[in-house]
Amino acid sequence: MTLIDDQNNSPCKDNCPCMDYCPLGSALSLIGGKWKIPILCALFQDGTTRFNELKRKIRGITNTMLASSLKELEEEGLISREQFMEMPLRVEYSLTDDCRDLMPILNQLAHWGAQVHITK
Amino acid sequence: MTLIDDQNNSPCKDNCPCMDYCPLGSALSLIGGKWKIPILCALFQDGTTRFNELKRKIRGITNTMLASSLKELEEEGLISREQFMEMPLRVEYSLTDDCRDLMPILNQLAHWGAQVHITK
DNA sequence: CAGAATCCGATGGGATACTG
DNA sequence: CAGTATCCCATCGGATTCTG
Repeated sequence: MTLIDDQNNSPCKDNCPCMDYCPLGSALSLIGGKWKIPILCALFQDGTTRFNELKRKIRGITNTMLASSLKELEEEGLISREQFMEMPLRVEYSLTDDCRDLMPILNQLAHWGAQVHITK
Repeated sequence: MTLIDDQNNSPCKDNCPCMDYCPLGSALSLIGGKWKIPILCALFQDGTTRFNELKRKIRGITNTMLASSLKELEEEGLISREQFMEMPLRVEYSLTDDCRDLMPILNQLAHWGAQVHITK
């Protein structure tokens, strides 16, 4: 496993670029794809949310993509799914604690993105 | 433009998920793709580096992908390219200041990635 | 309501060969 | 040495339809 270097603040260390296991690459892959960030942002801002409510809020997303993205995020441990045995069916999604730890970092990334954007 | 919310530490704000301009999405797109992180890590750790030297260090990358990734990174303002009119040709790549600002954030992301990895 | 199934086009990335 | 040009394939994402 490629360790993280706190000495020089490099994302990885030693034999980086990431020849075996790269924690940075794996972290980025968790939030990759077209719709995961919008989903996480929606859940972070509004808290627990139902499927169709998410679909309304995230403009342009289809059933297929919302369902598959939610399933991936759940498998990755970033969101949790709770299903209520009612009729009509109700399913609620929310962020996990792991994902809540991630949000401040993404916020810094957003700040950086806004910064480099205006300087060009 | 979607502003950044420092109050609740959300990556974006208001009408997020990111309907018009999303600084987080744009930041992530800058470092997306298969080879950009390895390239940035290599340049961060070893400093100014030549084309073929990068190719040797980043195992598995092809001429095509290295060249296109470097070109994109340069257009995005993350690396700078300096060409020396010698024979044989010499071209050196290095990180820009903008990109150096990014590395500590990526380091946090790597830490987070390592953390969630071991807890599962 | 909350999805799954299917199909299909676009994009990303690799292999190989060539060039100033 | 530092790339380009071509071709090819796999994966991603969208549209549509269907279901417990």
